[in-house]
Parts: sequence; structure tokens; C-alpha cells
Amino acid sequence: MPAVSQALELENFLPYRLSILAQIVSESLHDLYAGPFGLTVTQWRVMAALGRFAPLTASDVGQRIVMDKVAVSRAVAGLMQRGLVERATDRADRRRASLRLSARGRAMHARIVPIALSYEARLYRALSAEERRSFDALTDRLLEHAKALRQAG
Amino acid sequence: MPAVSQALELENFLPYRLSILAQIVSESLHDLYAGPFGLTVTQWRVMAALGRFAPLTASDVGQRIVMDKVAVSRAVAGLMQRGLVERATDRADRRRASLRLSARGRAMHARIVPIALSYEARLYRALSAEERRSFDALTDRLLEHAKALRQAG
DNA sequence: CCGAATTAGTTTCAGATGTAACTATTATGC
DNA sequence: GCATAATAGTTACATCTGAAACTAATTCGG
Repeated sequence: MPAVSQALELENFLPYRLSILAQIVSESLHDLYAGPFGLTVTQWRVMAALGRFAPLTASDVGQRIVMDKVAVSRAVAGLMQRGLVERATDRADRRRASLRLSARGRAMHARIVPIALSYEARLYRALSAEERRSFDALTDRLLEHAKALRQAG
Repeated sequence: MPAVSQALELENFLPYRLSILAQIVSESLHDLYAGPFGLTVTQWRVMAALGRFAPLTASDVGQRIVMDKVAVSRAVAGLMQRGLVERATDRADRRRASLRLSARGRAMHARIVPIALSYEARLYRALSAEERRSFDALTDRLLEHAKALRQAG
């Protein structure tokens, strides 16, 4: 059984490698929609969530896209100012408000989705179909395990 | 040949999944050293780079850890204020300054490295040895490909 | 019912970050 | 040599982000 290496080689250190990979992918994608559509990453994620699951409350959105309520609130404020999202206060519980894309929001969403999927497809070309399935399964396992570790401390 | 799906399922969308995984891992690790040692993520990365490769100039650090020079400058300023990093201006080229950990910095580094490696080891327990090798290789390929795509536009 | 505790969401403040402008120093071209 | 360009690093400004305080509405316990 090999001892744990005592040297930390940043370039081989898993948390660091994941961070770099996620950052470059996220930035590359952002470059594709930020210019034409003027959205931040969080705004786009809110739109993506609403495009698929609307209507959602702000809390629902936060759960879907793993974003705290402050971030959601700010993203929604920006999207509403631009008329991309509509809010309707729940009559039964006036603390809640259900959110959905406006017609304009749906139009923009429909234009961005193919761009995003196309980028994903190009990225996946680095892997064979089998490697892709394997990678997806391994990231799933890592994610679940990372969540469990965080709970356990 | 299947057509590209027209629906964007955020929870299966690779850029999004990578982002979530990297975020939870980075936060979990940060929780382990931020409390006891009061370092930001960028400060810790600078220390990790200097702990392994010192002396380095600020530019060298930035290249090693993929961080722009402004971020490095700020992290180094904070680390120097706390006496964790020492700077020596290069005599031959007085624009440059070589950085290295101070004795205090080395002591802190030596205490954090095992914590970081232990977290990584626990995280990797989600995978078998072979899966781990496979995952590392696939992330490498994805990273290189993502870089190439960014160049190409 | 009524006050305390919860919940949804927003605002505030302080810290972090990116871009661009700036200083200081060195290299280059004529 | 000297003006110009390039390089190392810092500062300034505007934006973004997270934590905590706050408002408004609802639920719960007695």
C-alpha cells in the first residue's frame, strides 16, 4: 500500500484540475452568448431552468441550478428589467411568486440553446462515445461523493 | 446518427455539471483551510505554487496556476502583509521580483499540504484505481480540447 | 385568535474580481 | 544614443458575490 505522497503537485491535484477545466469551459461558453445576448452566467442559468421547467418560484430555481436565493433574486431582477422573465404573485401565498420566460425570453432561449448544445457537442468530440459515457458516470459518482463528504465534514 | 437533442437539460449539460462539481470540491477544500489559516483560494494557490517551485516571479506564479497578474499581485500583497511570503527585487532586471515562502509561510504550507492531500484521497475513494486513472486521462483530454476550441473560436 | 417562529424574497455592506489605465524599468529600431 | 515599444507589476474603477440583516407573509403553539 503506497503512502500518500507528501508533495502537493498542483497540476495533478484533482480539486485544482477540476477548477481549471470548469473555468475554461464556462468561460468559453459564456463568450458565445454574452456578446450577442448580454447575459451573465447566472442569468443564463436561470433562463435555462425556466425554459425547461417553468413556472418555478425563485426558490425552485435556486434548487434546480444550485444557486443561493440572493443570486437568483439578482439575476431575476436583471431579467425582468429586460422583459425576459415575468413574475406572478401567488394568490394563495403572497410570499411566493411564480416565474416564467416572457415571449421575448422564450425567443432568446430558443436562440441560445442550439449554441450551447453545439458547444457541448464540440467539446465532447475530445472523447469517444464510450469514453463520454464513462466520463459522465465518473463525474456523477464524484459529485455524489463530494456532496456526501461535505455533509460528513 | 442521432440528431442533436433540441432540449437543453441543464442537469445533464456538461459545462454545467463540471461547474457544479468543481464548485463543491473547491468549497469543501476551502472550508478545511480557510478557518484555521485564513487564506483565500487564490492565496492558497499562490502558496502552493511557491511551496513547490520557489523562487518564482509573480508572472511565473500566474502561469503556473492560470491566474492573471492582477490576481497574483493582490494575493501576494495579502500574503506579504501576513509575513508568509518574501519578495526580493532582481538586481539585473529591477522590474522583476522573485517570490518565496518565508519560514512562517513554509510552516503553514507544511500544515496545509497533508490536509489537502487527505481531502483529495477521500474524494478519490469514489473511484477504483483504474477508474481514477481513466478519469484523470479523460479530464486531461477534455482540458486540452477545450483550450484548442477556445483558440479556434 | 395572538405572539413567536418560519419561510420567501430583497437590500445592504464588505470583500473579491476583471478590465483598463498607470508607473517603472528594460529592450528594440533607427 | 534616443525615441518607441514592450514587459513587470500596481492601482483605480466598476461590477460581482456572499453573508447577514431586513421586510413581508404565513404557519404554528398554546
